[in-house]
Amino acid sequence: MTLPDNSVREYAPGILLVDIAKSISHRLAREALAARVDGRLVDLGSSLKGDARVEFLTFDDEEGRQVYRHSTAHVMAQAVQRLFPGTGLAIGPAIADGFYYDFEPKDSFTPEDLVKIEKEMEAIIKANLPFERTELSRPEALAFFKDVGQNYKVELIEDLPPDVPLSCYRQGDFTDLCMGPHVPTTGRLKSVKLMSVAGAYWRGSEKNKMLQRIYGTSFPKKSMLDEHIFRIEEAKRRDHRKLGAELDLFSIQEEGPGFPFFHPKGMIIRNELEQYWREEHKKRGYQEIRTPIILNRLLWEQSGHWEHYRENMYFTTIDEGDYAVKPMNCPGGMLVYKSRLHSYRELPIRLAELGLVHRHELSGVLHGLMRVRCFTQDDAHIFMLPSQVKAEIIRVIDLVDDFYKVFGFSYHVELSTRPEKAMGSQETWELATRELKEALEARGLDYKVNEGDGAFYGPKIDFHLKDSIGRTWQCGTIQLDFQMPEKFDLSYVGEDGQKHRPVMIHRVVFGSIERFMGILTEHYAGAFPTWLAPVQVRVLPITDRHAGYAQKVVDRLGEKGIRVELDSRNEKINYKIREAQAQKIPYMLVVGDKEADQKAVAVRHRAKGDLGAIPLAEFEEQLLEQIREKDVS
RNA sequence: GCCGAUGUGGCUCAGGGGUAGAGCAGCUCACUCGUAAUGAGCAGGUCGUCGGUUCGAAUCCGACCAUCGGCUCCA
Repeated sequence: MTLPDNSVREYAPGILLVDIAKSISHRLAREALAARVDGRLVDLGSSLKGDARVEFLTFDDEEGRQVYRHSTAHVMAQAVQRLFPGTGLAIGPAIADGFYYDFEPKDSFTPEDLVKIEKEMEAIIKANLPFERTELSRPEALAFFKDVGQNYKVELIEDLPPDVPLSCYRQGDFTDLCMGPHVPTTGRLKSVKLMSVAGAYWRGSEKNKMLQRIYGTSFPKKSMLDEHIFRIEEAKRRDHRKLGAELDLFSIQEEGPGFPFFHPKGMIIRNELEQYWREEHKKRGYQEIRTPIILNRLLWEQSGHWEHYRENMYFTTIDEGDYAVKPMNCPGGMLVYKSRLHSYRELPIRLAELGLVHRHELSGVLHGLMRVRCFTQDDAHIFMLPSQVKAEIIRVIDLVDDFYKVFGFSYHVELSTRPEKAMGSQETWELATRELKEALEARGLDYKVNEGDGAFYGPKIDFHLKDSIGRTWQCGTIQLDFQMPEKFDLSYVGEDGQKHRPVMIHRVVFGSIERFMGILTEHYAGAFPTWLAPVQVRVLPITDRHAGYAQKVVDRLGEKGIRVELDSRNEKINYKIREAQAQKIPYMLVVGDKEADQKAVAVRHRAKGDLGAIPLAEFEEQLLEQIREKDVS
């Protein structure tokens, strides 16, 4: 057999993989969970028949982790069967950070049940039961699962192609349909934690019965589990809904579920973002427009939204006419383009719009600013000659790149291609997809392809940014749209004096300002960089005696456009600092006798702590520079 | 929309068939203080909404609303 490092070892035919692992090293024997033999994942208990490339998988390998978690899911199913006999079993795969199993219990699981199940799992792990694989024929498998009354398993088997070999895994008193592989024994599982119960539709379709899904995770070391739990806590600590309330940025009230209210401090961040956005777009040849929120039903019929998007739209009646509240900005943009004749000399025309759209989202999906029923897209529709497409896409990619860098995000790109039910000809799609690819390649960007994930009207490039705790969010997108120019009969007058159809792209950079603010809040854990911070400086006089000088400092900084506050309350300096820190204000200026005498300020930075006293003029200069540069530190 | 959980002063939470409690925040007063909580006092709630059971409901029951965790969908 050949190992990944290309070293070759000889064994008697039929040797078990476990024994090979043992012969290589104790450590490998202890850590190996499964193996890959000639590209196929197998149990360590399987034997080697002839020459093969063998790779042992541990928890450090993605597949190794999946085997580990998947085995844990089986143990959970076994525990559930023991405690709640007769519970239906659906599926139980490994997922990114753990695993789940979908059950059909007689009664819903309670949090207390989870504790019991976890206990039972520990007992199963302690018993160190071997996972035993058996291969069986389709009729045998059907007979077995019918016999034990596991109808979901029967359904799964019936849906499998008839020629695939079926396998089951048994540990102790529990057998489950499974491709495998699994860890050798239940004792290999160490730290297990059940996280939550939730409803989940059988096969993910809301038309099907809702099952009970238990989420859990497992690690080979307690310390790794603790670290995982700590990461979850960290995400909670950064939750923009919690920070949004604490920092008084926004609120969502019962009177408007999914319709956020922006408070003064939230508006400062929002306006800073929009101001930056406007500057950058102006520099890059965009013109800003604003289109109405309510438009006649006929427009939505023309655009196809009436047909394709109606269930997400809000409607109203004006003078007995039917109107809709816009869920997208494009139709409005089309009308602006069409409002007069265009020459090929004008193209590309870049019409940008910070457009407020409303969408009826299901009540159960609303989530702070991340998932709302009205939001502002930083939209733009670019109308071009076919020959301009590639260069224009590169310009948009550059724009997105510049934006994300300012916030300290790294990102990756995905290209989505033609979906099953798409409009337009195969050739147009191929051409468009090629243009997007060429633009990405010209720009030297790596990208992942999502086959069939494009919009029905065209392929798209999506930007997935990565926040400071490693989560990814889809924000920017560039979509080539062949439908709208067609449906709205857009045209420009070409060199030949004839009418031609322009090409259109639709793009956003932030995506939604609301969601982007939510992401920023979590990314920075509420400590916004100075240029965005609602309050940039708070001046803290030590005693009443220093209030006069403190006020002068506030006035002077305020005149320079710095957002500055005075905390003249009759409190100790420690108390004032504590509050300013809690509000994550970038700079606290402590002023007492010394500072007043020397026209200085004692600077405390929220993260760097006490930086000592410097002349006020010097502080002001440094601060303005930092704001101008949009310094993220 | 569906499954499950939750809903008590601005916030965090206790209590629980006999009519509501703490800490923090707020206000007032005293202290005049040098880098993360000075002390004292005061005020603040139709216990999510509506209905039912009961002599009596914040407490038990039901419906609805909202929130949280998921599913599905998505910027």
